Amino acid sequence: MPELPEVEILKRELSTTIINKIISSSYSSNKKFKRTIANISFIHNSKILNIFRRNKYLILELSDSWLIIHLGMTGQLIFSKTLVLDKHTHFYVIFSDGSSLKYDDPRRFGSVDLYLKNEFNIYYTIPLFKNLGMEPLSKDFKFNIFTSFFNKTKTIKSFLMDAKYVCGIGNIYANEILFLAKIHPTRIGYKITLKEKKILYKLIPEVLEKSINLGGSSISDFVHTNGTTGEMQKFYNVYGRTYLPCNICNSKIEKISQNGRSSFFCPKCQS
DNA sequence: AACACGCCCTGCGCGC
DNA sequence: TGCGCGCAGGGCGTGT
Repeated sequence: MPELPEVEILKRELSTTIINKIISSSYSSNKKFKRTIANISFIHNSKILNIFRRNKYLILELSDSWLIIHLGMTGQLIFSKTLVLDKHTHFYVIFSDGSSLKYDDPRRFGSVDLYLKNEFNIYYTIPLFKNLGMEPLSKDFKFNIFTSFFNKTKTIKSFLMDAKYVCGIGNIYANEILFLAKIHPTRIGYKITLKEKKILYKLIPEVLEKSINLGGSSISDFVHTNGTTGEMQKFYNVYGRTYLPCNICNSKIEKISQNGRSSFFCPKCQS
């Protein structure tokens, strides 16, 4: 479900709704997850101090710990005055004022991790964040570093989707960025020209920010913390548009499989 | 070492 | 209507 824009939206919303709230109780399911919470009793009486995003992870800074949430494909985070449990609610906290935050995830591809602050430095020692690359919306997104990554045999699409280079780009935005850059998804990285690298460098933050401004992409699962949907999906040029006419040249959009994921492209516009 | 692939799950839409 | 199949915004572990 979520790529960078969607997680960023959740971060911004939760920053206005749950900061300074005190957790009075919490629950986590015993269902099999990638990673489970070792001991949630730590977070009772904790205060929500701050909220961050790194890659597609949402980070809640609590009094003594970091609560790190990944939404996988189908995760949802819902904030409400009154808690309504879903069949797939795997985690929730109730705040001292009675409001609540719950995590629903039918496929359970997501994760909820807890790290103690006195044992882990958020960006340097938490394993999840050790091998991450640049944040494309930050000042650390530098052109010279970006270009240095291209001496690879990887295809441009798998490069864009690999968080150890640039964080937060998933299948939808990789496809959309490559369409706008007029680059075919199977092109090999070292064959990307300097001019194309400049275009990609400019487009990556542009596309992600456009999505944030439109409330993210809601194809089937993504909702805001209040349950509303985003609008970015209305502006797709290629994702999910197999056989539909290209918005630029009217050619039929094609779909292929790359690294087990679908790639969509215009055979005429992208080369 | 760097890459490709299968797999983890549930739910949905499609064709028969 | 009902079933089985393929497919889905991610990422990890395994094998080459």
